Amino acid sequence: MPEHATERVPWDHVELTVGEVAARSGVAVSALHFYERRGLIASRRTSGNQRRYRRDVLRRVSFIRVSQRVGIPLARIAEALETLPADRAPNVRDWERLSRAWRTDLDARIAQLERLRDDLTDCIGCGCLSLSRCVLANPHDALGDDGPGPRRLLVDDPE
Amino acid sequence: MPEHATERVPWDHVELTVGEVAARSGVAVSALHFYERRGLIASRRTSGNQRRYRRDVLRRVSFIRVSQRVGIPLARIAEALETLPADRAPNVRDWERLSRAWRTDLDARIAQLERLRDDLTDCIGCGCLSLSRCVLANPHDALGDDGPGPRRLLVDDPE
DNA sequence: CCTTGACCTCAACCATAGTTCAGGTCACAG
DNA sequence: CTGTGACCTGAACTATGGTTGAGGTCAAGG
Repeated sequence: MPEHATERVPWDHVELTVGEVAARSGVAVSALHFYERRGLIASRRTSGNQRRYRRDVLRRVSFIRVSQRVGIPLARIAEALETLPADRAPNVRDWERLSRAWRTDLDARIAQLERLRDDLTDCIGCGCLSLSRCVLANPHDALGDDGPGPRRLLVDDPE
Repeated sequence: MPEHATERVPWDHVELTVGEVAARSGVAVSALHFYERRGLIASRRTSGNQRRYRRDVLRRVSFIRVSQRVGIPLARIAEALETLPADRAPNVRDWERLSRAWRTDLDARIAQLERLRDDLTDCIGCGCLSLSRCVLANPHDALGDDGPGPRRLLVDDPE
Protein backbone atom coordinates (compact mmCIF):
# COMPACT_ATOMS: atom_id res chain seq x y z
CA MET A 1 0.00 0.00 0.00
CA PRO A 2 2.39 2.68 -1.25
CA GLU A 3 0.07 5.54 -0.48
CA HIS A 4 3.02 7.81 0.22
CA ALA A 5 4.71 6.98 -3.08
CA THR A 6 3.16 9.45 -5.49
CA GLU A 7 4.89 7.74 -8.41
CA ARG A 8 2.84 4.59 -7.92
CA VAL A 9 -0.67 5.93 -7.59
CA PRO A 10 -2.81 3.60 -9.73
CA TRP A 11 -3.91 5.15 -13.01
CA ASP A 12 -7.55 4.86 -12.03
CA HIS A 13 -6.88 7.13 -9.11
CA VAL A 14 -5.30 9.93 -11.06
CA GLU A 15 -7.74 12.80 -10.89
CA LEU A 16 -8.49 15.12 -13.75
CA THR A 17 -8.82 18.88 -13.75
CA VAL A 18 -11.80 20.44 -15.45
CA GLY A 19 -9.57 21.50 -18.34
CA GLU A 20 -8.37 17.96 -18.83
CA VAL A 21 -11.89 16.59 -18.83
CA ALA A 22 -12.84 19.27 -21.33
CA ALA A 23 -9.92 18.40 -23.61
CA ARG A 24 -10.51 14.67 -23.42
CA SER A 25 -14.27 14.73 -23.72
CA GLY A 26 -14.56 17.51 -26.24
CA VAL A 27 -17.02 19.31 -23.97
CA ALA A 28 -16.47 22.95 -23.00
CA VAL A 29 -15.50 23.79 -19.45
CA SER A 30 -18.64 25.88 -19.17
CA ALA A 31 -20.72 22.87 -20.13
CA LEU A 32 -19.00 20.75 -17.48
CA HIS A 33 -19.78 23.37 -14.86
CA PHE A 34 -23.34 23.35 -16.13
CA TYR A 35 -23.61 19.56 -15.95
CA GLU A 36 -22.31 19.70 -12.43
CA ARG A 37 -24.91 22.27 -11.39
CA ARG A 38 -27.53 19.97 -12.84
CA GLY A 39 -26.18 17.03 -10.92
CA LEU A 40 -25.03 14.99 -13.92
CA ILE A 41 -21.42 14.85 -12.81
CA ALA A 42 -19.65 15.46 -9.53
CA SER A 43 -16.23 16.59 -8.42
CA ARG A 44 -14.06 16.86 -5.38
CA ARG A 45 -12.59 20.24 -4.53
CA THR A 46 -8.95 20.88 -3.77
CA SER A 47 -7.93 23.09 -0.87
CA GLY A 48 -7.80 25.87 -3.44
CA ASN A 49 -11.45 25.23 -4.44
CA GLN A 50 -10.56 23.72 -7.79
CA ARG A 51 -12.49 20.78 -9.18
CA ARG A 52 -10.91 17.35 -9.42
CA TYR A 53 -12.70 14.60 -11.27
CA ARG A 54 -12.43 10.86 -11.00
CA ARG A 55 -11.53 9.33 -14.34
CA ASP A 56 -14.91 7.68 -14.70
CA VAL A 57 -16.40 11.12 -15.21
CA LEU A 58 -15.22 10.69 -18.81
CA ARG A 59 -17.65 7.82 -19.28
CA ARG A 60 -20.41 9.84 -17.73
CA VAL A 61 -19.72 12.73 -20.04
CA SER A 62 -19.64 10.41 -23.03
CA PHE A 63 -22.91 8.90 -21.90
CA ILE A 64 -24.38 12.38 -21.60
CA ARG A 65 -23.28 13.30 -25.12
CA VAL A 66 -24.48 10.03 -26.62
CA SER A 67 -27.79 10.44 -24.83
CA GLN A 68 -28.20 13.95 -26.13
CA ARG A 69 -27.51 12.65 -29.58
CA VAL A 70 -30.31 10.17 -29.05
CA GLY A 71 -32.46 13.17 -28.18
CA ILE A 72 -32.85 12.70 -24.45
CA PRO A 73 -33.16 15.92 -22.43
CA LEU A 74 -30.62 16.53 -19.68
CA ALA A 75 -33.22 16.10 -16.95
CA ARG A 76 -33.92 12.54 -18.04
CA ILE A 77 -30.22 11.83 -18.46
CA ALA A 78 -29.74 13.02 -14.90
CA GLU A 79 -32.45 10.66 -13.69
CA ALA A 80 -30.83 7.77 -15.52
CA LEU A 81 -27.44 8.59 -14.03
CA GLU A 82 -28.98 8.63 -10.58
CA THR A 83 -29.84 4.97 -10.97
CA LEU A 84 -26.17 4.11 -11.18
CA PRO A 85 -24.72 2.59 -8.01
CA ALA A 86 -23.33 5.20 -5.66
CA ASP A 87 -20.93 2.85 -3.87
CA ARG A 88 -18.92 1.52 -6.81
CA ALA A 89 -17.84 2.63 -10.25
CA PRO A 90 -20.45 1.72 -12.88
CA ASN A 91 -19.60 -1.38 -14.86
CA VAL A 92 -20.41 -2.49 -18.39
CA ARG A 93 -23.74 -3.94 -17.35
CA ASP A 94 -24.79 -0.67 -15.76
CA TRP A 95 -24.11 1.26 -18.93
CA GLU A 96 -25.78 -1.44 -20.96
CA ARG A 97 -28.95 -1.14 -18.91
CA LEU A 98 -29.09 2.60 -19.51
CA SER A 99 -28.39 2.19 -23.22
CA ARG A 100 -31.23 -0.29 -23.53
CA ALA A 101 -33.60 2.26 -22.05
CA TRP A 102 -32.54 4.78 -24.67
CA ARG A 103 -32.98 2.22 -27.38
CA THR A 104 -36.58 1.73 -26.35
CA ASP A 105 -36.99 5.46 -26.44
CA LEU A 106 -35.40 5.72 -29.83
CA ASP A 107 -37.58 2.92 -31.21
CA ALA A 108 -40.66 4.74 -29.99
CA ARG A 109 -39.54 7.99 -31.53
CA ILE A 110 -38.76 6.35 -34.83
CA ALA A 111 -42.15 4.65 -34.86
CA GLN A 112 -43.83 7.96 -34.13
CA LEU A 113 -41.99 9.70 -36.94
CA GLU A 114 -42.90 6.86 -39.28
CA ARG A 115 -46.56 7.22 -38.44
CA LEU A 116 -46.20 10.91 -39.04
CA ARG A 117 -44.53 10.28 -42.36
CA ASP A 118 -47.33 7.95 -43.39
CA ASP A 119 -49.94 10.52 -42.44
CA LEU A 120 -48.06 13.16 -44.34
CA THR A 121 -47.76 10.90 -47.34
CA ASP A 122 -51.51 10.42 -47.30
CA CYS A 123 -51.88 14.16 -47.16
CA ILE A 124 -49.65 14.61 -50.16
CA GLY A 125 -51.59 11.92 -51.95
CA CYS A 126 -54.95 13.50 -51.29
CA GLY A 127 -53.53 16.97 -51.69
CA CYS A 128 -55.38 17.94 -48.57
CA LEU A 129 -52.75 19.20 -46.20
CA SER A 130 -54.59 21.45 -43.81
CA LEU A 131 -57.94 20.54 -45.34
CA SER A 132 -60.83 18.75 -43.79
CA ARG A 133 -60.25 15.11 -44.59
CA CYS A 134 -56.63 15.10 -43.52
CA VAL A 135 -55.72 13.25 -40.33
CA LEU A 136 -52.99 15.77 -39.73
CA ALA A 137 -55.10 18.79 -40.20
CA ASN A 138 -57.54 21.06 -38.54
CA PRO A 139 -61.03 19.65 -38.31
CA HIS A 140 -62.54 22.99 -37.42
CA ASP A 141 -62.42 24.55 -40.80
CA ALA A 142 -64.62 21.68 -41.89
CA LEU A 143 -66.91 21.76 -38.89
CA GLY A 144 -67.34 25.42 -39.60
CA ASP A 145 -70.62 26.69 -38.23
CA ASP A 146 -71.13 23.73 -35.95
CA GLY A 147 -69.75 25.94 -33.22
CA PRO A 148 -66.48 26.15 -31.41
CA GLY A 149 -66.40 22.79 -29.64
CA PRO A 150 -63.23 21.24 -28.33
CA ARG A 151 -60.04 22.50 -29.92
CA ARG A 152 -58.29 19.68 -31.62
CA LEU A 153 -56.04 20.77 -34.40
CA LEU A 154 -53.86 17.69 -34.55
CA VAL A 155 -54.34 14.05 -33.84
CA ASP A 156 -53.36 13.26 -30.32
CA ASP A 157 -50.01 11.84 -29.46
CA PRO A 158 -50.43 8.35 -28.09
CA GLU A 159 -48.37 9.18 -25.03
CA MET B 1 -71.88 42.81 -57.89
CA PRO B 2 -73.76 43.43 -54.68
CA GLU B 3 -70.83 44.99 -52.89
CA HIS B 4 -73.15 47.19 -50.89
CA ALA B 5 -75.28 44.26 -49.78
CA THR B 6 -73.48 43.01 -46.70
CA GLU B 7 -75.75 39.98 -46.61
CA ARG B 8 -74.28 38.67 -49.83
CA VAL B 9 -70.57 39.02 -49.27
CA PRO B 10 -69.04 35.76 -50.55
CA TRP B 11 -68.02 33.41 -47.77
CA ASP B 12 -64.40 33.54 -48.86
CA HIS B 13 -64.37 37.24 -48.21
CA VAL B 14 -65.63 37.07 -44.65
CA GLU B 15 -62.73 38.11 -42.51
CA LEU B 16 -61.92 36.56 -39.18
CA THR B 17 -60.97 38.23 -35.93
CA VAL B 18 -57.96 36.95 -34.05
CA GLY B 19 -60.26 35.30 -31.54
CA GLU B 20 -62.10 33.46 -34.27
CA VAL B 21 -58.88 32.23 -35.81
CA ALA B 22 -57.76 31.10 -32.36
CA ALA B 23 -61.02 29.23 -31.76
CA ARG B 24 -61.05 27.57 -35.17
CA SER B 25 -57.39 26.70 -35.33
CA GLY B 26 -56.90 25.73 -31.72
CA VAL B 27 -53.95 28.10 -31.48
CA ALA B 28 -53.78 30.70 -28.72
CA VAL B 29 -54.20 34.36 -29.59
CA SER B 30 -50.74 35.02 -28.20
CA ALA B 31 -49.32 32.43 -30.57
CA LEU B 32 -51.06 34.08 -33.52
CA HIS B 33 -49.56 37.42 -32.55
CA PHE B 34 -46.24 35.69 -32.30
CA TYR B 35 -46.58 34.06 -35.73
CA GLU B 36 -47.45 37.43 -37.17
CA ARG B 37 -44.36 39.06 -35.68
CA ARG B 38 -42.33 36.27 -37.24
CA GLY B 39 -43.96 36.84 -40.61
CA LEU B 40 -45.73 33.48 -40.82
CA ILE B 41 -49.17 35.01 -41.12
CA ALA B 42 -50.46 38.45 -41.99
CA SER B 43 -53.50 40.53 -41.21
CA ARG B 44 -55.28 43.69 -42.23
CA ARG B 45 -56.05 46.22 -39.52
CA THR B 46 -59.44 47.81 -38.98
CA SER B 47 -59.76 51.54 -38.35
CA GLY B 48 -59.68 50.61 -34.66
CA ASN B 49 -56.33 48.80 -35.11
CA GLN B 50 -57.77 45.34 -34.73
CA ARG B 51 -56.55 42.42 -36.82
CA ARG B 52 -58.70 40.94 -39.53
CA TYR B 53 -57.61 37.74 -41.23
CA ARG B 54 -58.47 36.33 -44.61
CA ARG B 55 -59.97 32.88 -44.25
CA ASP B 56 -56.98 31.24 -45.86
CA VAL B 57 -54.98 32.09 -42.76
CA LEU B 58 -56.60 28.97 -41.30
CA ARG B 59 -54.75 26.84 -43.82
CA ARG B 60 -51.55 28.63 -43.07
CA VAL B 61 -51.98 28.04 -39.36
CA SER B 62 -52.78 24.40 -39.97
CA PHE B 63 -49.72 24.13 -42.14
CA ILE B 64 -47.66 25.71 -39.38
CA ARG B 65 -48.97 23.25 -36.79
CA VAL B 66 -48.52 20.25 -39.05
CA SER B 67 -45.01 21.40 -39.87
CA GLN B 68 -44.16 21.79 -36.21
CA ARG B 69 -45.47 18.30 -35.65
CA VAL B 70 -43.06 17.16 -38.33
CA GLY B 71 -40.36 18.89 -36.31
CA ILE B 72 -39.64 21.85 -38.52
CA PRO B 73 -38.57 25.04 -36.71
CA LEU B 74 -40.65 28.17 -37.26
CA ALA B 75 -37.87 29.90 -39.17
CA ARG B 76 -37.91 27.19 -41.83
CA ILE B 77 -41.68 27.15 -41.91
CA ALA B 78 -41.57 30.88 -42.52
CA GLU B 79 -39.15 30.38 -45.42
CA ALA B 80 -41.43 27.76 -46.91
CA LEU B 81 -44.45 30.02 -46.59
CA GLU B 82 -42.57 32.79 -48.36
CA THR B 83 -42.35 30.61 -51.44
CA LEU B 84 -46.13 30.68 -51.74
CA PRO B 85 -47.46 33.00 -54.46
CA ALA B 86 -48.13 36.48 -53.18
CA ASP B 87 -50.66 37.38 -55.84
CA ARG B 88 -53.17 34.57 -55.41
CA ALA B 89 -54.43 32.26 -52.70
CA PRO B 90 -52.32 29.10 -52.48
CA ASN B 91 -53.88 26.09 -54.14
CA VAL B 92 -53.67 22.38 -53.52
CA ARG B 93 -50.53 22.03 -55.59
CA ASP B 94 -48.78 24.74 -53.60
CA TRP B 95 -49.46 22.98 -50.33
CA GLU B 96 -48.51 19.68 -51.87
CA ARG B 97 -45.13 21.04 -52.89
CA LEU B 98 -44.43 22.21 -49.35
CA SER B 99 -45.60 18.92 -47.89
CA ARG B 100 -43.27 17.00 -50.15
CA ALA B 101 -40.36 19.05 -48.87
CA TRP B 102 -41.26 18.12 -45.32
CA ARG B 103 -41.56 14.50 -46.30
CA THR B 104 -38.01 14.55 -47.58
CA ASP B 105 -36.98 16.12 -44.33
CA LEU B 106 -38.84 13.55 -42.32
CA ASP B 107 -37.32 10.71 -44.30
CA ALA B 108 -33.87 12.08 -43.61
CA ARG B 109 -34.58 12.44 -39.93
CA ILE B 110 -35.96 8.92 -39.69
CA ALA B 111 -32.92 7.55 -41.50
CA GLN B 112 -30.64 9.44 -39.15
CA LEU B 113 -32.42 8.10 -36.09
CA GLU B 114 -32.26 4.60 -37.52
CA ARG B 115 -28.52 4.88 -37.99
CA LEU B 116 -28.30 6.12 -34.45
CA ARG B 117 -30.38 3.21 -33.24
CA ASP B 118 -28.15 0.78 -35.06
CA ASP B 119 -25.06 2.36 -33.57
CA LEU B 120 -26.63 2.24 -30.15
CA THR B 121 -27.61 -1.38 -30.67
CA ASP B 122 -24.01 -2.20 -31.49
CA CYS B 123 -22.98 -0.41 -28.35
CA ILE B 124 -25.38 -2.45 -26.28
CA GLY B 125 -24.09 -5.59 -27.96
CA CYS B 126 -20.48 -4.82 -27.29
CA GLY B 127 -21.29 -3.29 -23.94
CA CYS B 128 -19.03 -0.44 -24.83
CA LEU B 129 -21.16 2.64 -24.57
CA SER B 130 -18.72 5.47 -23.99
CA LEU B 131 -15.75 3.15 -24.43
CA SER B 132 -13.10 3.23 -27.06
CA ARG B 133 -14.38 0.93 -29.78
CA CYS B 134 -17.82 2.46 -29.87
CA VAL B 135 -18.74 4.56 -32.88
CA LEU B 136 -20.94 6.66 -30.64
CA ALA B 137 -18.35 7.29 -28.05
CA ASN B 138 -15.46 9.44 -27.14
CA PRO B 139 -12.25 8.50 -28.93
CA HIS B 140 -10.09 10.57 -26.60
CA ASP B 141 -10.19 8.30 -23.64
CA ALA B 142 -8.68 5.70 -25.94
CA LEU B 143 -6.16 8.01 -27.56
CA GLY B 144 -5.16 8.96 -24.07
CA ASP B 145 -1.67 10.36 -24.02
CA ASP B 146 -1.51 10.92 -27.74
CA GLY B 147 -2.32 14.53 -26.96
CA PRO B 148 -5.37 16.65 -27.35
CA GLY B 149 -5.90 16.61 -31.11
CA PRO B 150 -9.16 17.51 -32.72
CA ARG B 151 -12.15 17.18 -30.44
CA ARG B 152 -14.57 14.71 -31.89
CA LEU B 153 -16.76 13.13 -29.30
CA LEU B 154 -19.50 12.01 -31.63
CA VAL B 155 -19.72 10.89 -35.20
CA ASP B 156 -20.46 13.80 -37.45
CA ASP B 157 -23.90 14.53 -38.73
CA PRO B 158 -23.94 14.10 -42.49
CA GLU B 159 -25.43 17.53 -42.97
C1' DC C 1 8.30 38.16 -6.24
C1' DC C 2 5.83 38.48 -10.15
C1' DT C 3 3.71 37.11 -14.24
C1' DT C 4 0.91 33.88 -16.73
C1' DG C 5 -2.47 30.57 -17.49
C1' DA C 6 -5.91 27.88 -15.56
C1' DC C 7 -9.26 28.07 -12.44
C1' DC C 8 -13.30 30.13 -9.52
C1' DT C 9 -18.30 32.41 -9.10
C1' DC C 10 -22.10 34.93 -10.57
C1' DA C 11 -24.80 37.40 -13.78
C1' DA C 12 -26.20 38.30 -18.18
C1' DC C 13 -27.07 36.77 -22.70
C1' DC C 14 -28.12 33.56 -27.13
C1' DA C 15 -31.88 30.92 -29.63
C1' DT C 16 -36.68 28.65 -29.74
C1' DA C 17 -41.55 28.97 -28.96
C1' DG C 18 -44.24 30.78 -26.84
C1' DT C 19 -47.31 32.60 -22.23
C1' DT C 20 -48.54 35.98 -18.91
C1' DC C 21 -49.30 40.44 -17.25
C1' DA C 22 -50.01 45.44 -17.04
C1' DG C 23 -52.13 49.17 -18.79
C1' DG C 24 -54.93 50.92 -22.28
C1' DT C 25 -58.52 50.79 -26.37
C1' DC C 26 -62.50 49.09 -29.09
C1' DA C 27 -67.11 47.55 -30.04
C1' DC C 28 -71.44 46.39 -28.77
C1' DA C 29 -75.53 45.54 -25.44
C1' DG C 30 -78.56 47.41 -22.46
C1' DC D 1 -73.49 56.31 -21.62
C1' DT D 2 -71.67 52.80 -19.10
C1' DG D 3 -70.32 48.17 -18.53
C1' DT D 4 -68.38 44.02 -20.44
C1' DG D 5 -65.64 41.26 -23.25
C1' DA D 6 -62.52 41.17 -26.95
C1' DC D 7 -58.79 43.46 -28.57
C1' DC D 8 -54.15 46.22 -28.58
C1' DT D 9 -48.88 46.80 -27.24
C1' DG D 10 -44.73 45.91 -24.89
C1' DA D 11 -42.12 43.87 -21.34
C1' DA D 12 -41.13 40.20 -18.54
C1' DC D 13 -41.15 35.36 -17.69
C1' DT D 14 -41.23 30.02 -18.77
C1' DA D 15 -38.00 26.00 -20.15
C1' DT D 16 -33.69 23.92 -22.44
C1' DG D 17 -28.76 23.95 -23.06
C1' DG D 18 -25.63 26.14 -22.79
C1' DT D 19 -21.85 30.59 -23.82
C1' DT D 20 -19.71 34.91 -22.60
C1' DG D 21 -17.82 38.27 -19.71
C1' DA D 22 -16.45 40.56 -15.35
C1' DG D 23 -13.91 40.39 -11.51
C1' DG D 24 -11.16 37.64 -8.53
C1' DT D 25 -8.07 33.46 -7.01
C1' DC D 26 -4.70 29.65 -7.54
C1' DA D 27 -0.44 27.35 -8.91
C1' DA D 28 3.83 27.04 -11.19
C1' DG D 29 7.97 28.95 -13.76
C1' DG D 30 11.58 32.31 -14.19
